[in-house]
Amino acid sequence: MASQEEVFKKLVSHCKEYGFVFPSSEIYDGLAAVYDYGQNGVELKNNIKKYWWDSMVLLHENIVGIDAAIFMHPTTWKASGHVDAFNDPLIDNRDSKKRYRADVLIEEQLAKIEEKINKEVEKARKRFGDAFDEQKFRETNPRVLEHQKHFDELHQRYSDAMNAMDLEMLKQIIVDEEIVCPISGTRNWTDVRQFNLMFSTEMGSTADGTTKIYLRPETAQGIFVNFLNVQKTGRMKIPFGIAQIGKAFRNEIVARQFIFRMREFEQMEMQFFVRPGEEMQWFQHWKEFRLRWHKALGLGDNKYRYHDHEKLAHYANAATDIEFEMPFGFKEVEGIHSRTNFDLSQHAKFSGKKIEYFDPELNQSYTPYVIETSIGVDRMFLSVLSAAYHEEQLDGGDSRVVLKLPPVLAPVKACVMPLVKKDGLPEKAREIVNMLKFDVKTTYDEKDSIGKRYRRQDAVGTPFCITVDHDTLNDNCVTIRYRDDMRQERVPIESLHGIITDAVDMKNLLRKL
RNA sequence: GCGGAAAUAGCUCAGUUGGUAGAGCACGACCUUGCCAAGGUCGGGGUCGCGGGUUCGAGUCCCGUUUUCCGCUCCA
Repeated sequence: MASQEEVFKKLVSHCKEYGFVFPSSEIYDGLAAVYDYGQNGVELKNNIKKYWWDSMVLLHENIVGIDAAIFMHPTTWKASGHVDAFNDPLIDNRDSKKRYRADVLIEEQLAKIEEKINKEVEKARKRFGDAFDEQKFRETNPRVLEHQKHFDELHQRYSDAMNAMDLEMLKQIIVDEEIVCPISGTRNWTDVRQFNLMFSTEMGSTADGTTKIYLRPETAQGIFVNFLNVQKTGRMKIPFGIAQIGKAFRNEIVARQFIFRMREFEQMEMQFFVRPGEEMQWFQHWKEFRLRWHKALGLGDNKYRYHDHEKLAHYANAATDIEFEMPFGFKEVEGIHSRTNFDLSQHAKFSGKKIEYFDPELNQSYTPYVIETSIGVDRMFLSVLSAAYHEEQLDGGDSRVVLKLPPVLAPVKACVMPLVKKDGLPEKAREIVNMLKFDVKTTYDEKDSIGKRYRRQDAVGTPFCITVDHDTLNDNCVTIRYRDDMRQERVPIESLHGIITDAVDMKNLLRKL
């Protein structure tokens, strides 16, 4: 594991050194958990997004895309449950330095009281045997009654406190109940504090006319609120999907591990609307399709696994993650969720609008069920890079760092180099660049020895290097050098375009799906 | 947010008991070589994360702060 952490650190350095990822506003010491993509990073990221978009929107006639705004009406987040769920009351124990959710601590206390009651009941059941009347016992036994009274009072206070989000009252309950930290066993608690995981800002310029609005914590809601717009104007028939790529924002308490968890991140989401009752088969379908999409990149089938959720979010009736083996372990890259009709129903309820679909085949209206596929662009970026990063020992004691990126994703596809920068070789090389540049990102390099230039291209993952030598001027052939095995081949200049565009053609990847 | 560690050139780092900064690589120009990096000459680049304090003098000692890493915690 130690060496894996080393690899991760090297990867982070490599990202900065070769223009993939920079810390945000670095000249001002950076901004925690915010990163910028550099000249190579943005190309790689765009290629990932294109692969996703094409595989979803281009390949499926029943999936269309949208681009919703980041700002949304504040009620959106009440309907979605984010206002409640993203406002956890937290409390720290000063001795163990552990942080807990205050509501969870109190709920555990409630569970303990219930357990005490159940114990009394079971004891009595054993004692009285068949003659035992549980109902009567519960209503008359003084110890049970006492516990029950305690439970009811606590439950009432707890509900009141949560409804009003009264942090002081929550703290007081924890104090009154003498709840101890499970680790330290002490009651040395901090105050209860609230961490709002949604970023907020104000819309409107006058002091009294402003509205508090949030930066979206997920892109999905932009799709749900546009369900009817897209369905009606696109004449979409269920089952159909709406896809979107966009930024989302979460004020994570702790955001770490480089671009794996950032405060500003990008999602690629597709919400697939289906008939109620058919959601599980579509869940299965998208689960399989999405894994196939990942594996088609050829980063290594053994680097992926499913992780089925046992504890489901409030809106879901099935959920699985596709995890990728990062340098710091298997981590979630994509989630596939069966979201039921929760979101559309909630928006119908909060907006007062009828959000339903009339199914001509069934001759009835219903609120569609939703299967969501949601992948983090930045996490995908990190998984591609960490799989591609190789440090190789070469014959003769040399070593090289090479990014074995799938050619279709590589930021630069080809680099053309004159063997020497004289005798008309640079001019010939420029001609080749000008020939290729309309179809693939092509660079030119004439500085330093040829070997050194190859290594530079290896470091950014350029799959093809093309070298112009003196013979080229006579025979119109060049040396093409392949990144992964460093093999060299003499080919006619006119064949270059075909060789390279074929190797980096998105179509060839999409056909595997 | 808590605890621990760290922050010196683009990168990796050195910097003695406090005496106003170095190396290698990288970068630029020129020369040389010419198919798998690290030849030669010259050059650019750092107010040592930031702000205070102690001192005649702080990269070095003290306090605060920011950022990063590790461990908790959180994670739709």
